[in-house]
This record gives sequence, C-alpha cells and structure tokens, in this order.
Amino acid sequence: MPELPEVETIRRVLAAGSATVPSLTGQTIQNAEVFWQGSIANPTAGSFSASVAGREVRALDRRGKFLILNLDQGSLIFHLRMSGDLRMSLGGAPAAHDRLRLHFRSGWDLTFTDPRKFGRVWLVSDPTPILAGLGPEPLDESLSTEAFGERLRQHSRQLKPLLMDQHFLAGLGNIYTDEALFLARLHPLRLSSTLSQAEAERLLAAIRQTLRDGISHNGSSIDWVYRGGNFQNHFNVYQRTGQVCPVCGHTIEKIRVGQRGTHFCPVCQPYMKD
DNA sequence: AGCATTACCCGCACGC
DNA sequence: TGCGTGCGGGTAATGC
Repeated sequence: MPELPEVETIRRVLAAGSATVPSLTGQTIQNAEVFWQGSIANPTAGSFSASVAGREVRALDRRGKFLILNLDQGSLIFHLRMSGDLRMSLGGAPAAHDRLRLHFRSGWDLTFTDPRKFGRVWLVSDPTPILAGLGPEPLDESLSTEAFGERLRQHSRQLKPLLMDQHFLAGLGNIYTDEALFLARLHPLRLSSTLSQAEAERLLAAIRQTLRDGISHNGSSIDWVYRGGNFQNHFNVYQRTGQVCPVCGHTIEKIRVGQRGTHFCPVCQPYMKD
C-alpha cells in the first residue's frame, strides 16, 4: 500500500519500534528466506541470501515511494508497488503471501508480504542508480514554488498523469494526486503548461498539505490490505463517486485518466483553458 | 526528433 | 461464475 505517506509511516514505525516490537535499527541479519524469487530484483535470487547475511541495519530512509535500509555495507531497498507491506514479528510460520523474511540475531523477523507480487527488493552497494531518475521530494522545503511552477510549465501534460510521474515528482500516487488536485481546485486534465504561477503555488501547497495529512493519519487503509492508517476516512473525492462534494455539495465524478480511476468535483475543479 | 498519450502487461483478491 | 477494478510502473506502439 504504497504512496509516500504509507511508505513514510512504515519507515517511522519500523525505525521507532513500540512497547512490544523492537526498532529495526541495530538489528543484524542472521539469514534470509526467499519465498518468491521474483520479488528479488538484485542480485540474483540465488546469491541474495548469502550476500545479505551478517549485515546490520544502521538507518531507515525514504525517497519517493522507495524505502531504504542503510546497512553497515550497502543498502537494502524496497518498493512496495501495489500491495507490499513490511512487518516485524517474532517467529511464526510464514503466511500465504509472504515473499521474503529476514531473520535477525535477536530472534525477530522482518517479513515482506506482497499478494500481487509487484513489489521488488534490491541489495546494492550504492542506491544512487536506482533512485537517480526520481523527481524532487515534494515535502523538501528546498523545492521552491518558483522552481515547481517552472517545471510544470516545461511540460504540456495533463496534471494527473504528470503529478503521478515519479520522474516529475517523487511520491504521489493515485489517491493523493486526486486529493491534492481537489484541494488545489484544479481539473485533473488541465494542461500543466497553462498554469499561472498562483495556480502552481496553490498546487504545491495542496500537495504538501495532502501528504502531511496522510502522514499524520498514518496513511490510508483501503481494499483488503490493512495498514493501520485511517486517512481513508478523510478523503474528499477518492472513492467518493456519486457522493456530495464536502465543499460545494455537487456530485463527485469519476473519469479514467491514463488508465487510472480519477475522482474530482466538476464544480470546484473546473476545466479552464489558458 | 522529441514529447505526450495510449495500450498492455504483470499476481491476486474482492465486490457486484 | 464471470468480470471489472486496483495505494505502481516498465515497455512498446501510436499520435502529434
């Protein structure tokens, strides 16, 4: 369940631990069990286990939707794609959709579970090449509204697919893009080249507010994948097709943009040319 | 040529 | 039972 707020929530939970679960930081990997070889992107599934054994987790980082475990040597990178999740547990038999399990010397396990098998894991000496193509981090304050507006106008693309393009901006997915466009009062099909600077500033502010709200609610839990977050109770448009807009009372509509379901309020988010 | 859009694909679970 | 859908993204084809 990964967009930026969900990945960030997972990062924080794993890093902080809890009263009953230790932090992932400082754990040393004793060995690894690969249940589904397709989940291992690098190195080959055969050498992954041997290479990761003995490594210690030093810190947890996030870049866009990538979760990065910094090790004493190299990095272990996860991309959860559509249905991946990571959990600490103490023993127990693997469940049906568990794809990878790291056993630590402490006796605790980190399990990567992923029903749809789209997620990937990389063990690399240098994470740079994997992250190189990502656009700026939306919550990074060094991303100025001026630079953002300039980047928007460098393209002539529909806002929805552009914002979801990880090369343009790192971290937004289908849910948070719809919610951010609603807050910004911008139509998802509006061409990025037509945005005024005021609209660009509104959009970046809306993106940041939406992501922060998502993180503060520990992300969203929808479909059959449970994450522990409750931002789904605060959606304005996503999965609210046919319901009333909380701002104007008009009916929320759903269209298809770039193969993705897209929810918006046609009154609050009018399509204005130029 | 280069950019933008569309189609399709990849497992699986779920709702209608 | 069958079919459409989906918190993602890569690749290939098509369009402008």
